[in-house]
Amino acid sequence: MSSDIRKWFMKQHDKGSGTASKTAVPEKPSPPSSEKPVIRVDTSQENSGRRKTSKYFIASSTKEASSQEMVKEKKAPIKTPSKRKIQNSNEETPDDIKPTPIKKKFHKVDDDEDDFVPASKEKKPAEVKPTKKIKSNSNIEITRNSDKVDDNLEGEIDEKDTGTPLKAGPRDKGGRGPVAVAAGRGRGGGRGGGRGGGRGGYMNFGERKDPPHKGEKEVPEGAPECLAGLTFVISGTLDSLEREEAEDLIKRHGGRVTSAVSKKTSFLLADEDVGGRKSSKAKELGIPFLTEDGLLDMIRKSEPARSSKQEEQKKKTLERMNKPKINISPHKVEVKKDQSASSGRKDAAKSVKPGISPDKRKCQYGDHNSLTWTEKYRPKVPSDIIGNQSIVKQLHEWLMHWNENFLHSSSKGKGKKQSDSASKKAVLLSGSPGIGKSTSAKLVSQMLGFQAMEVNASDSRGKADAKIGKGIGGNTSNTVKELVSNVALNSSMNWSKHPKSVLIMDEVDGMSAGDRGGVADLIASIKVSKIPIICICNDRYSQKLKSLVNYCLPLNFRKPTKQQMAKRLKQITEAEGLQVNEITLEELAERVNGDMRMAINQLQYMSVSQSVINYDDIRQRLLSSAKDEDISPFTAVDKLFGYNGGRLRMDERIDLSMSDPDLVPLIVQENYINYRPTSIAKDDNGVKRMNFLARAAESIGDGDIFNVQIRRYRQWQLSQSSSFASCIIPAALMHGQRETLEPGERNFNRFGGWLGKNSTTGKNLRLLEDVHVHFLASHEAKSDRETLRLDYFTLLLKQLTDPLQVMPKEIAVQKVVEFMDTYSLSQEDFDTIVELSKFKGHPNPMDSIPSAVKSALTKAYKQGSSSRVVRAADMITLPGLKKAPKKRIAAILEPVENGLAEENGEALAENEEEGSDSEDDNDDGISTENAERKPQLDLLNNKPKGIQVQLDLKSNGKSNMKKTPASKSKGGSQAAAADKGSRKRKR
DNA sequence: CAGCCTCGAGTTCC
DNA sequence: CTCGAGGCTG
Repeated sequence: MSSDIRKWFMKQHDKGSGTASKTAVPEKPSPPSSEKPVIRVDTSQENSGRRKTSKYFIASSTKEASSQEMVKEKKAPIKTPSKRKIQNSNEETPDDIKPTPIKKKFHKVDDDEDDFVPASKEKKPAEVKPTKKIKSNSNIEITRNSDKVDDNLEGEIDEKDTGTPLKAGPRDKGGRGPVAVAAGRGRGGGRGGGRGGGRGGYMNFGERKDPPHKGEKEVPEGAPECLAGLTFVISGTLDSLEREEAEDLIKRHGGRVTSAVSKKTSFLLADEDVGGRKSSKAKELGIPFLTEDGLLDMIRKSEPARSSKQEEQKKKTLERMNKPKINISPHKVEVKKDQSASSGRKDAAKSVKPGISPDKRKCQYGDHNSLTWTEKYRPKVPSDIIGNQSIVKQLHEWLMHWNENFLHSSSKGKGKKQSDSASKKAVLLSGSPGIGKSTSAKLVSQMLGFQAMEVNASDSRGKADAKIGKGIGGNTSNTVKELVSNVALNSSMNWSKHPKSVLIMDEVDGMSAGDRGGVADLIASIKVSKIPIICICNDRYSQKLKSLVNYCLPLNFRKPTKQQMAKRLKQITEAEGLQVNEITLEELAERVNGDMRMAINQLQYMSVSQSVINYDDIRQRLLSSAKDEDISPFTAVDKLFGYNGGRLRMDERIDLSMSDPDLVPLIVQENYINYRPTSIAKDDNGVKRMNFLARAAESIGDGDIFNVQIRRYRQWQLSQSSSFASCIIPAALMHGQRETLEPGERNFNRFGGWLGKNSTTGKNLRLLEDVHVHFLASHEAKSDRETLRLDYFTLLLKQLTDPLQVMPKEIAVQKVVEFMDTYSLSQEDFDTIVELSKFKGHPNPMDSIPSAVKSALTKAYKQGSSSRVVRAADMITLPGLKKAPKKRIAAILEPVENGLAEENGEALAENEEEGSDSEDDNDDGISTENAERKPQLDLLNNKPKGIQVQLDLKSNGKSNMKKTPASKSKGGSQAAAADKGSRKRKR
């Protein structure tokens, strides 16, 4: 760290302090909500002075010899919020605050800075801090410019600035990225930073950056409720806290954090003026800005004594929360039922509210503690279900109209049903677990007077059983069958009429775990069923259920919002006499991922040991259970690249990418091009995107290098770097909305192309080998496989398809068949040739051929096949293998009757030979048959046959041989000789 | 009590 | 950006 810069900075700082007096700091940290403190109100240009830096960064800046001019150039807008803040606190805040800024900074300063740290400690904090700032500033401008592409506040100045130090820019960027990452994850970052720095800065995440002073500030402990009633919106990068940390902090102190700025927002928490929507909107709405330091101060100040006002407010809110009593009391149900079923639940709740007294509630719930809360507070009426009311309504409607739609019209109205796609015969409820799918199904059917037959499909496995037939009881699936079909039979009988039944199939996706049979069976049941069927599954897009959704009315349950859940949880906790903060409940709701059941269980569990639950309890308890969902490589990539990909924490990203370290990179590599990065907000000509793409590609390439090191030299410790380079960085760069690059492409992550290609390569090789063998067997040419593919295929394709396109059908077909026979190509070979000759942009020659011609060709070839004798190595069976049954051969021979009259010319001579061979091998019956057909056979086989084989074209693989090896070997040489002769003739 | 407004969360997949 | 939920007001 060069001392002149430091000196310069001091000077600079003194200058700056004069201008900084504009901002005001609130006297009180957390004022009552009525008068919002203006922590920082400035919309002026100086906002653009950013305080984005880190110690690493500084080091790099000096190393990089960022020029003095550059620094100087930047000095004008140096003032940064935090600096002002500190100064202000010096002037205006009591002493107890002062130490913190000092302390917070130098926890882990680099070694080379240590020498001056103690000295500066004695000075005013303001003087210390800027040291960093100045440098950072010079860098920041550069960094930011590329980091924050959509920053419209970024003025011409910035443009110019970046322009000048062109060389420094990218490097800084690069240096910064890895470092930031490393800092975020803990240790081991330094070296990575060096490398990344050298690599041209692909590590720019294009999204939230790490706080410059991460972990350097001491997080204060304030009064638990000191932020109650305040709503915060976090924007941009804070000084020392990760966004999550800040959120946590606020929530722990009773504050609320939302994602969007609205009128309810109390503060916009931002350390810098990110020129984004949030801050502009905040300005519009007059919402005060709050820096991180401001927030910390607020919390700190609250500690000694909470302001009475807050208490009051808190109490008020508590009271407010108390008022809406439990919705679930039987009372309410009654009332609810009185009203028409369709009436909204809002009014019902409202009308009931006053009627319920606390005591009532108590005796309602207090009596039997044996019941688990999940049971106790299970919704009793459909409208009790949290969230998804519209879905419940749809379900209700569907069920209500089911009978008229399907039962009445069952005799006449099948057509109507099919035409009316809206009325499917079944519904498919989908959504993550615990959000009330089965509850809704049950409640709705109960409410409509249906008798619910609940079947958990996962324990009724076995399609075989289902096949046994209807009416065999004992097994669930059979019961289902019985139920469905019996009702069908008895639809007019009393049993099914009066207590209407509904079948609820739970966990449909579990049902078909092994095979698709379960679902197929279910579909069959749906088709037949005379009772409504409600299917429930967890994810609708599972492959297994693909066929099912066609028959179902899909209803997608969403996670209830955390507010909704918190509300209900609040009721429960109150009923149970549990003291829980509302924010805490929201957090709980979030942590359990919308799973009401789990939330309640957790609550009950915690209630055993404590009667007051606060934020940290939830945090600790549920921290580990955060990820329980198993993720496939696909979902992992989805998440990484999703529009929310930027919000993932680094460890989450690593978890995702490590979920399948082999597959995820492949999928990433296959799909990253398809994403339109959100970080390039407005990208007029796509240049930025291209840049990002290039960087992503480069990173993927690096990942490959890592991978080689890992695999070849067993450097397993590199695996994290590998997944970093090959997954996380590309994802960080490119995450955004997926778009299709070609019309008609499914907008879905493709499977890793490599694997697919690998397997198609294998397959194609096999196919090619088949062709090759046949080709060689024709003795028309001897080439190796590659030559065949490269030199012959084009011609073969031409020969095979051109006639079909230009010549009259009959002749063409005949010609092609002839050609195929000449080269002893089977029809599969034909397909292979067409397939392997396909190239993008080249028209498939088969496309222009009328299907009539195609079928004629097939037919002709098949006809020929019965008599065709193909000599091919893959046609030979070993003696041990059984011969084809006679019947089959007969059948094959059968249709030969009327084909190929024309071809007859040449090969008579060989026929004798062939015939005799065949006869030798075959049973008598066949031989006679063969003998009868001989003339035709001859016509077909204009080549001499060494190995003579009846080829069943339809099933080449299992085609039956009628040839012993002996005869083959004997015939082989003959065939070769004769073949040549005939060929020549033919040509 | 019904419609409008505002807030907040979610956003794909045939 | 769009949709649902909830709250407010005429």
